[in-house]
Amino acid sequence: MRSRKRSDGPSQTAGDGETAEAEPDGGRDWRKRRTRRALINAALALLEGERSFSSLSLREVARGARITPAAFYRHFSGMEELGHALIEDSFESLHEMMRKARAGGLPSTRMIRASVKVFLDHVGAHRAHFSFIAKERFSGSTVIRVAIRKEVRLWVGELAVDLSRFPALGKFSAEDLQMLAGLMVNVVVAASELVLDTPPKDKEALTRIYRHAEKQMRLVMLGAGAWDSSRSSG
Amino acid sequence: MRSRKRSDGPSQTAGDGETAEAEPDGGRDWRKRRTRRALINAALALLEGERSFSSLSLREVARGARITPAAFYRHFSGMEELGHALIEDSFESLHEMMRKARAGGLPSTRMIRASVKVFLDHVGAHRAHFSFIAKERFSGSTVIRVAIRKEVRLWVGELAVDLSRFPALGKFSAEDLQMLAGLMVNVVVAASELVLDTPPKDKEALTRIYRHAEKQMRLVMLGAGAWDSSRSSG
DNA sequence: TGTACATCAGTGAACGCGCGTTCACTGATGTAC
DNA sequence: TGTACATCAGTGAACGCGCGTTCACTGATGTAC
Repeated sequence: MRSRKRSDGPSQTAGDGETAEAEPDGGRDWRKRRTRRALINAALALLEGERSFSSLSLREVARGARITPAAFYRHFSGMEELGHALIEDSFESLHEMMRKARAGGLPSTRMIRASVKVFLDHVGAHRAHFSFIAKERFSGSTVIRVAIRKEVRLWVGELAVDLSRFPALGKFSAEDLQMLAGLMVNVVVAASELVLDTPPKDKEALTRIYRHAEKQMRLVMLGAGAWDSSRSSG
Repeated sequence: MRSRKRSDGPSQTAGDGETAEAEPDGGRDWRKRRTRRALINAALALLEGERSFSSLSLREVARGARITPAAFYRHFSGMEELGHALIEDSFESLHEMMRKARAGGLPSTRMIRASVKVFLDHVGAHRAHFSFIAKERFSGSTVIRVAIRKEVRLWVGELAVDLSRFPALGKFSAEDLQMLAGLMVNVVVAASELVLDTPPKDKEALTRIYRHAEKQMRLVMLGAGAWDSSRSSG
């Protein structure tokens, strides 16, 4: 790449998508961030198949990013640090989706289908990220599992807050809202895992998974409607 | 005919000295089966921690069973075949539990607590087996994932049949019974995964997990009570 | 402005190590007579 | 019954390979003056 010198000073760009170069500098900083991205993307690409993170080798990832193994260490202290970067990258995608979904309005009975679709579409559109999360959720090293669990708990908590604003759920105690949110997250997580195991082209199978999850969600909502927190402690 | 030994667990290594006496044979066949067991147990022992199956080496498993790497091939053609043996071994444990649970009676509202407890106690008592299943369910090689998925589908199917005999669920279509069974399995599977990440001594945390799962199950049952299959296709 | 020096992302060779697999072998167990 | 031979689970050495990590290095980019 030729360097396009723009003396805007040292660029301090924070946002970066996969191809974002709204402010390409061509400088040393920019090149470094670019290689870091290449490493993360190389790892995600390797993980999109049936490989698990713990089975990836440092050399393999470096190869995928077209740098020598030694250069890997200019970006991460080792594979574990790369793992953390992958978690961050993956959940950023999830948070973004949550933000969008929340902007669309609170879940209600008639919104179940739409919510399930939004979420599962997002999973299908970010297979590598969610495939990584699904695999490492139980298989990863302790630190990685703990990091994922923390993010999931945060997510459940956010959903519980959203639900609390929903008048029909006024009967729910704070604890029971967490329980309900956990159940709803279970439903979409289980469906996500099926989505990840279905080829994107198999629309029919995907539709079946969507409908299944939607039904489960609706049944859960029916249960929530009949729930009475004051009786739930026995 | 299976020889029933008291301590069937994976903590056992192939130490000799006190061999069980009269019942077994001591012959070549018996010794071979014994070493095969030692290999399976060694693998399960290694998997009980945070290791995943794909990260195990053949030499490591052989070492755990106190045989040379070359002798491994007298029992399995390679690690993948050992993986299948592990699946068989793990689900045998699950089927046994299902048989016992079914003998206890069909699930009913008042039986929710007992059912959840029976299942989660079983998981806690067979950590190595269920830890293996939980990890490989999404992380394993395709053949192993497919084998696990098949077993889970069977399990959901069995549960659906059990549920169909339950008068209060007369309103359910066959498809919706599968959906409900899937949801119930989701609840206990999610809880199992929490159980596996909790030290067995932390009774308080375990109780919290049990109560949480029980509540979710009860909410699902409430939803089932209000469900109407004839309206569910829209 | 140009020059001299500093920084540092990436290189390529080297190392010791554990891996999967093969091979000829050993010696206890099993069997035919 | 004893003897001679067959079977085969397990041994131990050997192989080539990819691994993680280290090291001195290169050369483009950045900066001080």
